[in-house]
Amino acid sequence: MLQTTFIRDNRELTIAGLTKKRFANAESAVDLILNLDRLRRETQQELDSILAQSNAKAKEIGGLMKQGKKEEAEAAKAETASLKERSKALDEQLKKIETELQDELVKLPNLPHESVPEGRTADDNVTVLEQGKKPVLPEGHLPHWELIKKLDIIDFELGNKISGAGFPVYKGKGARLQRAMISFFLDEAAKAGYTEIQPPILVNADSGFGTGQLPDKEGQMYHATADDLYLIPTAEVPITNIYRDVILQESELPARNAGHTPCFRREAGSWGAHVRGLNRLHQFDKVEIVQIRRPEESYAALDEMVDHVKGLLEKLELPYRILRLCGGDMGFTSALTFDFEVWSAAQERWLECSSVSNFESYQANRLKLRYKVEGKTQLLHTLNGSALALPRIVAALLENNQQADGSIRIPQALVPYCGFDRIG
RNA sequence: AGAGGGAUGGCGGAGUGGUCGAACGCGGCGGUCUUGAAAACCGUUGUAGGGCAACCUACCGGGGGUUCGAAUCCCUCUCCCUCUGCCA
Repeated sequence: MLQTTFIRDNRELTIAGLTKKRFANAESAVDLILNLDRLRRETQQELDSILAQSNAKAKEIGGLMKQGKKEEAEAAKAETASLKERSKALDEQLKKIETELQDELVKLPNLPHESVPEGRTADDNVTVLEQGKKPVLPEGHLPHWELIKKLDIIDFELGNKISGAGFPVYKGKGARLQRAMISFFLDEAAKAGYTEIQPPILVNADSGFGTGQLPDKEGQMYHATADDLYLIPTAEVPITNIYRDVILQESELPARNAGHTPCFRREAGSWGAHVRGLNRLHQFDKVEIVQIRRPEESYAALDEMVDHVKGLLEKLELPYRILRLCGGDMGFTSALTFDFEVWSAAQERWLECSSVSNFESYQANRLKLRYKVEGKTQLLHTLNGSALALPRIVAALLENNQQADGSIRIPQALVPYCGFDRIG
């Protein structure tokens, strides 16, 4: 959530930023907020002065009672009636205005960083790096959804029976490969200074709001209505919400946390031709890295996180590219996002496998995540990134590493974790 | 799930209708003392909104009510603890 004080002082900048993010009617939305903000302050000033008068009267009455001047006290009491009536009306008005202001404010996405390219769709994203050699596949190579069936390592039909579409069952070496990758990613994160976290995977609405999934993406999350809890779409939600309503000491910064969780996404209405096999699932595993940083160092932290993800893909020997997302394709809460895409050799497509973002103070303002600097409290910056999401990595690994004999070669870095160097 | 008890500032813990944003202790910060440190002593130490400022306002788990006035009384919700039951 943007800060009203910022919008107040930077009207033009806000409108320009929103427009870059392809937010419709930026100008009228901003002016509506500015009007509500002015009204809020006026109303509060009036209410405060009425309350100050009431308080003074109450003290006066208290003093008179103590001195036993009953009649004078009763007379003073009579004078409070109109003040009370007025303050009650103003209070209701103020609450209404505040609610309205909050509702409007929450609709505004984060403003993009100046380095974010103009653009509307994924086609306008800018490739900043392409790394690794695309493999030449052997004769008779298969897409991953055929490979997993042939090798009997991931079973969609079984998942379909147990749960439904998009909930695969990992079996044998398929399950072991999953576990190996999770361990590998967590170990790499630990080496990079991240503290390992095992968070809850059901969260309350306050947490959903804190990181920005609510109210914007309500329909994308599974909702356990009996207890009003949401299944997390990413570990970002519980891990970042550790810091909700927190004022950190300087000594606690920077904070680096990493965690593995299953992630649940309803993906309502996003199923099509390109979502076969592991390309899109309702449940998948992911290791997420999260940082809490001082504002002035958050972009250095973003680079650090990008380097970390690069390192993972290189150790997995997978060709990848990095995109700087354009204004129109970025997430609602992000100020700058780099997407990582891994090359899927049989599909001959790039698959998104990580998204690394700086949210600046947008989430922190919702979370009330601050720190003390020279005696003053100030909002911190939050960042997160996938390191990495498993299914598309598995898809690429299976396809890219398939051998002429139909077996799959496991990259060196994973062999100690798997306990085998090939599947099939 | 049933019965009872509880929720106060960074922590512990007073406060049962008026000058309480809240005693006291611990911790933190600043200072005196000291070669330095400790101890001792003195001072200071919550968050948010508004105002150029003096300052005003709100907040004692959340919400609502009674009252001129609520941390204190009433209602309600949430959470925690103890005992009983159940359970991985």
